[in-house]
Amino acid sequence: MNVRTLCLGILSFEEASGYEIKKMVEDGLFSHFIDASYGSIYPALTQMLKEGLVSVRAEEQSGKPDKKVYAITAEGQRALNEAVNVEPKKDKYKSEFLFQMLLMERVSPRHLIAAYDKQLDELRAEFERIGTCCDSAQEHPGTRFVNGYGHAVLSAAIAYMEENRAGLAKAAGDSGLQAAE
Amino acid sequence: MNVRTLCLGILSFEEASGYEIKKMVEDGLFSHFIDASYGSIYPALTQMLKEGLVSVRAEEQSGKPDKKVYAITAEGQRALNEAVNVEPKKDKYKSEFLFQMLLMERVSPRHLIAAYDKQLDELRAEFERIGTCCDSAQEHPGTRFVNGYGHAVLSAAIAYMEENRAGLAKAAGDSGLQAAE
DNA sequence: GTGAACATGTAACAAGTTACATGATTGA
DNA sequence: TCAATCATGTAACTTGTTACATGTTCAC
Repeated sequence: MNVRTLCLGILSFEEASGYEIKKMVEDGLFSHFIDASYGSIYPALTQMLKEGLVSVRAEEQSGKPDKKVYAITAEGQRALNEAVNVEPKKDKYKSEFLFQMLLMERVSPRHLIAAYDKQLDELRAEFERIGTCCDSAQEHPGTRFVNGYGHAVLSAAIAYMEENRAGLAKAAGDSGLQAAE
Repeated sequence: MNVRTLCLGILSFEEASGYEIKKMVEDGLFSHFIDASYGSIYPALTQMLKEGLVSVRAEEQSGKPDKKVYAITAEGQRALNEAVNVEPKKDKYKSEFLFQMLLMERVSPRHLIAAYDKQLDELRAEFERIGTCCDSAQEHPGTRFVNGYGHAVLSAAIAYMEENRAGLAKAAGDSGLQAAE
């Protein structure tokens, strides 16, 4: 799936500017299984506008710069339906954190514990993010399913990380004797 | 993290050929949080050989083509230690499946259920993969931690998917009336 | 007056994937 | 003999990121 389809999908929920789309993939509903930067979102919107998949409307804002609000068109709806009615590619999960944990003997206790706590913080932040948007979308089945999935997976990850926090500090202390600082 | 570091990390466990490294990231210990193709592994090994981070040895095999077995050198060990003693980047999880679920009203029941069952199969396969390599590496703390993490997260995902399988079939049937087939 | 958030956009660059190219051996 | 697995490698291509470029308004 590409950034184009992602933008169409977001716009099918509500109209938004490029900036707002970025915010949504960063810390909204979509954040935990999707990614996109300004450098890919803006060109995608411009291109889709040319192709008639989205429309724009300039919106003046008091106290803020103007924004271009994009909306999905009928043709965009068709394109989105087509893009979504395919066999999805396999999930991809990349974790430098787990790679570091795998090689923990090589990591200094300081780095290891910092990485561990940072990871836990991120998982908790993501978990809370889901909690906050969950209520407002209770009735929408897609949102409910995805939030429930995230909730299940994240709470399992957090629980595991919390259970093993103490043991890690010990292991880090032990292996730290050989690790490069 | 790049493919170079990934290869060094794998070679720090045991020597291997490019082909074997690919197998490991495909369905070994590393498969669930890492990715790499031949097109990136082979060039990385060649380059690191030039730089002295790995060494090669040609191994003749009866009944199979010869292979080039790579091993990490002392300099490679240093490079790996350095690469691993940094703040890890945030995890990245990309899921077309969850994107499809989010937009489930647009997906035909046929596609939706196929995608769902495929996802469940993949999660189960990954879960079993962990189970099989778990025993042999019981004592290694890094392996144990990572396997435990995968175990916790995957069983939560599988449980959630199984719980919601029946409800989905119903929802798919309902929304299928409007969805494009 | 300075940093943060809001807002849009481009171009160079990085990184890795896909497809191509080749070839041995085994088992059905 | 044909598909599958083992085995290595390259080059074109995709895709998206990072960094750059610019400008507003608000709050401290």
